[in-house]
Amino acid sequence: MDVVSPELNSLLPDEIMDTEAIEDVPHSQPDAATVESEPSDDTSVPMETDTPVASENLSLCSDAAATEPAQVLTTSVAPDSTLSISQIPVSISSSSSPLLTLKPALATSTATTKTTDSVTGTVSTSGLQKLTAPFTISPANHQIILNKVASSQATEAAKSAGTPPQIIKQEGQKLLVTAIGKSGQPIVLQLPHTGSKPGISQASGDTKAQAPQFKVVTIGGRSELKPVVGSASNQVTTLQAQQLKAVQITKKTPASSAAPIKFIITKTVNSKGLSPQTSVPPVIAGRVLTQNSPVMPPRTITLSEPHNTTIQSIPGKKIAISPLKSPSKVTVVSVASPTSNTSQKSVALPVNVALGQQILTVQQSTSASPVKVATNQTAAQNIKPVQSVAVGGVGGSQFKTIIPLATQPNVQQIQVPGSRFHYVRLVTATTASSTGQPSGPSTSSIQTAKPMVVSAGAVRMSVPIVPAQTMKQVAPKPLTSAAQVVTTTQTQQRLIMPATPLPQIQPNFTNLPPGTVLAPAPGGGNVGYAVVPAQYVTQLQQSPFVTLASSSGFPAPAGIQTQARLPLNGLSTAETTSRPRKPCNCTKSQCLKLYCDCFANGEFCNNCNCNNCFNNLEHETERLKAIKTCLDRNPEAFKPKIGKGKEGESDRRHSKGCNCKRSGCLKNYCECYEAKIMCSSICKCIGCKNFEESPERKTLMHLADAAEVRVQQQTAAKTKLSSQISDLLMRTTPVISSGGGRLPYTFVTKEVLEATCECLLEQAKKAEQTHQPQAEAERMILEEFGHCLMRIISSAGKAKADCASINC
DNA sequence: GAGTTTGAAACT
DNA sequence: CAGTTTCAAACTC
Repeated sequence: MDVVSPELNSLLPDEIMDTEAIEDVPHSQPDAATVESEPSDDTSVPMETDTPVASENLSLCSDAAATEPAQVLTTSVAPDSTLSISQIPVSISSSSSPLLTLKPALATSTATTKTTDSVTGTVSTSGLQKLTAPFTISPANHQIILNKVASSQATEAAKSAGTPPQIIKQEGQKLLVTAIGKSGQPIVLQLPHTGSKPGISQASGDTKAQAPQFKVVTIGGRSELKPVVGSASNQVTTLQAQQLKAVQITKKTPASSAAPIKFIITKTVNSKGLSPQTSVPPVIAGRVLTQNSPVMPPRTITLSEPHNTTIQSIPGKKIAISPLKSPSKVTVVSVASPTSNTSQKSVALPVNVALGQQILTVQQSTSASPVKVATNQTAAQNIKPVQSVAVGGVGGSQFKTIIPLATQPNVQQIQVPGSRFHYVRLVTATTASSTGQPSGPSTSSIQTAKPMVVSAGAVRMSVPIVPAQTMKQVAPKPLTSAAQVVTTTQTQQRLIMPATPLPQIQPNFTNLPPGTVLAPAPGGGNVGYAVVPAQYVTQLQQSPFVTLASSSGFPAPAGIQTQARLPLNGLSTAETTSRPRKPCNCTKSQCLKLYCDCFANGEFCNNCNCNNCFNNLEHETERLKAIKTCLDRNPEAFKPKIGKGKEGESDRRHSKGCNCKRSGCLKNYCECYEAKIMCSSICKCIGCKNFEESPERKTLMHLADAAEVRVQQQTAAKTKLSSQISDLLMRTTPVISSGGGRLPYTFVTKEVLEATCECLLEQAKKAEQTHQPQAEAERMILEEFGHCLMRIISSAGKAKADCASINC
């Protein structure tokens, strides 16, 4: 699971995740491929980082793409497919502070893709306004052309915000994607002139038309930073108060011929004009990193990989995303360097990434931007193969996301049960969000929460991420540390239910499951809502944290942090997490009714035994309808049934009360009993025995306690026995080689046995020859046997001593 | 594991 | 709101 911490989000410039004008965001973007050119004064739309992901995208999972996922970002593209924007969710956000944002799921087929295929789509560039630009991906020449439609509107927002207008010349900006695939030809992402015609995918040849500024996108692990970067920086020098942001997707260099991919996007961005005091010390995972001075010397982010070490000396902001090649891990490293307005600085991030890990590195040089480093890793998650088909049309492929985050971004981890992907969604939300966890200390200054207007379609990024089985996080360390373990602290946990373009459906937000967060539908442009059940984050967090270790023996993190968990149904987060929910077995309800515990708890089905399950992101529409239906029927439907009583936590009681008739409320049929609470006056049960003084209940409790004690004892006994057995094996097994702990019986070899028998026979013969009585003969034989045993034992002891001496 | 029981949810 | 049906979990064998 790949998650970008809120701190990381905060690091990212506002232009990416600006959510101020969410309300004004029109929800009309049915066709992502359609290029939109909005008026320059339209500042309503924050960055659109998420391209619409229609369900049709499932078809995109071509064999070629699945087997050899394109490494550009996260979306696999069929070799011969022409993709719409929804299919190639690459978003470039350029606004008042032109931040180049790559949609998490940009994909190009690699080995098997046809070289002649090109993919067209739109790239939305937005700061305070949403701008979309068509782009063309041409695998043949490995060029991605981004046509920026409107670039100057962003300045309006900056002006309104009191920030200096953006001077960036976005015309002709190019994104150079270098070293993609085998050919090594750069992919050029071009932001054409403002006047250029939007909406039409341009041929790759157009990329050379203008290039006042370059955005360098390097794909391929082996690729080196192109000179273009230098030119880009040079270009930046002419732009005052601009910051250079680079998005780098680094792919671990495979030993095979598979094309290593690095994706480096460098873009000049205006400094937001934030006051210096707003700068936040470097933070990793919500922790404040040591910051020497407000003005730090230029630093370099270094991402060390087993075979490829990329040193980013490019000043500015950089986002490095590891290639998709890595099967199961995604690492997100966000680095931001606190800098003054006048200087562009980069932060060295000596983070070594273990083999197979993917790294997303975000470096910011914005003076106002807090410096943060966050790293997340995720491993593949076990998911039903059947359900693994294509969320977002990329079944079998892996998603990655570069998550550009606004000043008040919220990263939402979305676990898609039944899907191989994890989603990360960025939604804006108010700081008053009940479910939001307090951000790290360093991020407080940037917690300029803006009221989230759900209906407006908050900025969101939905990124199916590498199949994550375990989410790994490492503890933050100062940037100066040679060996760094960075931990992403999930400061805000939000849950997003599968969103669907159903603007007409607006569930009762106040009654959504705890921790629920609404967000725009993933593919619906600005329509629909993404409602994430509270469990979602918890499910993600249940995954063990993994150390981000370098290939060069990067030390494991000594301290592993666990993320805060959302309370569920009145139970503490620890309870909910320590006791995984049982998988449901729904057969007819499609897991879209409250019969289904998963659905009722606001969870996606995960590892369940249900049939025809719709409780997943693949059926967002149905699920959202079902949620609405349930809320219409009972606004309290998703509220915890077991709430705290007025007197306090000890007085937990069922919100509705049970209605038992036969169970006496002493079986798990009774919801009160199941919740281990007494029935109350609001219960309508008959023959209730679930009250404090009930002898039956006491008996049951005693029995239950006794049973529990027995279970514990048995468990302890088993553990002890197992330990003893293993200990015994440990003692005896290695002895053979060393002889140190060899037991005497091991010396009773065949030869020894034969010799012993001969001795005994000899003794028997001797007794017979001397005509000893039988009793005496037996005595003699037994005596001889004793002697033999003594010799064996003596020999064993001697051998042991000898061996010990030899070892010494 | 199959069948039964149970009560909440859904439906009328 | 009450009665009935549906449903999935709990339970029993």
